[in-house]
Amino acid sequence: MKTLKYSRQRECIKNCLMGRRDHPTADHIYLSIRENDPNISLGTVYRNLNLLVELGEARKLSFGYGPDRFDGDLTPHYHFVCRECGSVSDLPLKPSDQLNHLAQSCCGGRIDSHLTYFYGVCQDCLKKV
Amino acid sequence: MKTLKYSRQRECIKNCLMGRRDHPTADHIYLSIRENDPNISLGTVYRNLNLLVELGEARKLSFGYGPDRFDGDLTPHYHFVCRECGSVSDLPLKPSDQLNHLAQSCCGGRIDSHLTYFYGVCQDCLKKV
DNA sequence: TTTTTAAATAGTAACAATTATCGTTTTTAC
DNA sequence: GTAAAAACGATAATTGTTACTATTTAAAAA
Repeated sequence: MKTLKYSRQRECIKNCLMGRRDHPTADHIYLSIRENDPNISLGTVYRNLNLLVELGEARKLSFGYGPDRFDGDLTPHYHFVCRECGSVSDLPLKPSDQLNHLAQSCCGGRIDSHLTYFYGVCQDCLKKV
Repeated sequence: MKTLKYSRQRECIKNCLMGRRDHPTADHIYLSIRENDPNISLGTVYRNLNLLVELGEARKLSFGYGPDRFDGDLTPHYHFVCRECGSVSDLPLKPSDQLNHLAQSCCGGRIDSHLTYFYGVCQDCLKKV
């Protein structure tokens, strides 16, 4: 089996992700890390972000457009996506297990999670219009 | 302003989408239509599917992997995604406006919709394992 | 320590999904 | 019918992401 080995780059990627609340894309993280480590490769960023997601140390967020985003905050919460500027922010709402059960009751298979994105216009963009 | 003109292809694409309940990808629709109209172009399918979504006559579904899927059923409902086979099915659950209001109350911006995907293992895949 | 191993890397090529371009065809208004 | 513009098919380009490969690095064994 494959055993994990320490890597300075992975450490750095994880720290970068944990240190921000803006749900960065792989490229955001790549650019940020490159300021101190100009030789890091975008492939390394993708590889490690996906690894962190597999290990359950990060979450991946996908919307219908643009690149995937990553979230280092593991506490269960929902997300809000601004249709104007594309920003993604956290909503301090606890995802309800009850909703899973409700869905379970009208679905032949087994449901174990759900993912909800709220869409609208963020505070900043409301001001602009 | 741009006025819409009739197109046989768009009609066909819309009919194809409305006629199925499996949330097809652009390529699924392309392949299906090509049986009767071998000259249709994949670009035309993409262009018209996106147009239909813009016009509010179809919905686009995006998950973290694989191509986007389309849904011609406009009645509000949720979706269930099987993590084993990737199939997408409808859940006869009415999305609650209340959830939008709840989210609204803890968000600076304006929320007008939400999108929920349930994840799990479908009936067919449960049998196989 | 050195040696050995396997994991991880950087750099780059390849890939999948989608969009843009462009010359031609089709729709529709006059 | 004629003309304007919308839509087409074919294909090139773009975007986001993954795969490949030779090299470097971490950690276990000698």
